[in-house]
Amino acid sequence: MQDLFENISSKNKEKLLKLLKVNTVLYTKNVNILSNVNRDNFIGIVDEGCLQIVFNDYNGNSVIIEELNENEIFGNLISSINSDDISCITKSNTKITYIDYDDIINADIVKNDFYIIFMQNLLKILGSQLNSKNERIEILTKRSIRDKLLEYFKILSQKKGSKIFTLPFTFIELANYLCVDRSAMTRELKYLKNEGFIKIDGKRVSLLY
Amino acid sequence: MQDLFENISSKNKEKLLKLLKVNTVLYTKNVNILSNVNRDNFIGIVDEGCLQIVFNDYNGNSVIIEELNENEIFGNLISSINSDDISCITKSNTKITYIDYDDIINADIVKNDFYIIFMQNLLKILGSQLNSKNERIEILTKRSIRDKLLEYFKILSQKKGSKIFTLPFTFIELANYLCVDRSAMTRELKYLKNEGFIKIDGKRVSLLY
DNA sequence: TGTAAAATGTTGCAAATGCAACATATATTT
DNA sequence: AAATATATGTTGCATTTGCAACATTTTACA
Repeated sequence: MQDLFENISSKNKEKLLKLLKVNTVLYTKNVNILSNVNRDNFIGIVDEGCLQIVFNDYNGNSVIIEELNENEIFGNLISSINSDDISCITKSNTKITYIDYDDIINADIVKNDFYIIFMQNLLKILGSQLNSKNERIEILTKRSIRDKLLEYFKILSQKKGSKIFTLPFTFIELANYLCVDRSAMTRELKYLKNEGFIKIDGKRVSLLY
Repeated sequence: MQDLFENISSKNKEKLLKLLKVNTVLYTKNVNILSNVNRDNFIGIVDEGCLQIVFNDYNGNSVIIEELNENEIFGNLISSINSDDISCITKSNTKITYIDYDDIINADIVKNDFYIIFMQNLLKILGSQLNSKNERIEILTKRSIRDKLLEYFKILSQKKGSKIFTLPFTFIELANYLCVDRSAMTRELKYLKNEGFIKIDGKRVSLLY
């Protein structure tokens, strides 16, 4: 994953952090950080840990919008999620750095020559964010549970570079990520196993094709 | 929609365009521009017209990944769509400007003071791209055809600021955008009409709630 | 370590959806 | 204006999926 401060010396990084007036917060596991997020024109960077952006449907379904790991960003500068019922849940001890958009385009900061590198890094991170959104869309465009599972497995397998990989989710979460009924998903996984397409041992999945 | 050259004087814009080595191409309607897109590390900007990014499924389903209008961008710098069977179809006479990523971070260009404004504009555009991806995801996470339709209508209605709006798609395209069967969608629209939720006249939709 | 809570697995059944095969309407082209 | 292509509307039927209600297993924690 891309680092926001790549190619910036630690000295300049310190200077930059000051100019950006960053605000770093440590959270414990299973905390809803929504209250800190509920403002506009900022980005949050997951420095350590894991954060899930979850939408709670009026039907009682919860949908995992995205799962953010180290160096991934979120926030309303970049992506305003316009729903009321979004929560951001830490999945482990998580360190998050907040930056206000106004501080990113501030006149003082612009004068430094490392600013350009910073902006280029930010650009790259946004690009990879767009990539993961596209992945998500590609999964959700599949019409059947089977195709959603296979598409998601394909992506995990490609990232790992192996036919064997570990699910980053519980099966409940996986169903919420794929937006399907959990029991129907379990059934479909059983069929995929019986038909010899996959092998599953706990969260460890092997593709047999 | 955000403009990539906002707050840059026309003189500087010309200079910038030269430094970026932009390449502007005019296409007629219903042209597949894929051949020009099939390379990495570039962005394309839709200056005029409309472009649809379409994925053709092995099931024979085609899925509208996104529809890009004036000032929207696409390309592999920013969002590598990893599938083989993507096509980019112009929906009208369309003017597209291509920029290579290498030219964006080129050492010469970086020296100009308008470069920062350019980068900030690019950042904003990427942000709004992320927004539309989020919208798309929010629609696709809905589990029923009805909820997908209503979510999409809600978004169109919000954008227009009115309960009455015009679909930018044919119904065939709408079904491909929502990733549902067209006839099943027509049926659901009929139910929504009968139950008094909506009124439809051609591509003109009114929300009655 | 024992107990409660959470996760996983299973199944019958109803509802939603996709599919196919049409009819009709509208748009485009010659 | 006729002919063709494209878009829209409809319906029966098979399949998939969601839902509910469980049993079983695993995990968390008091």
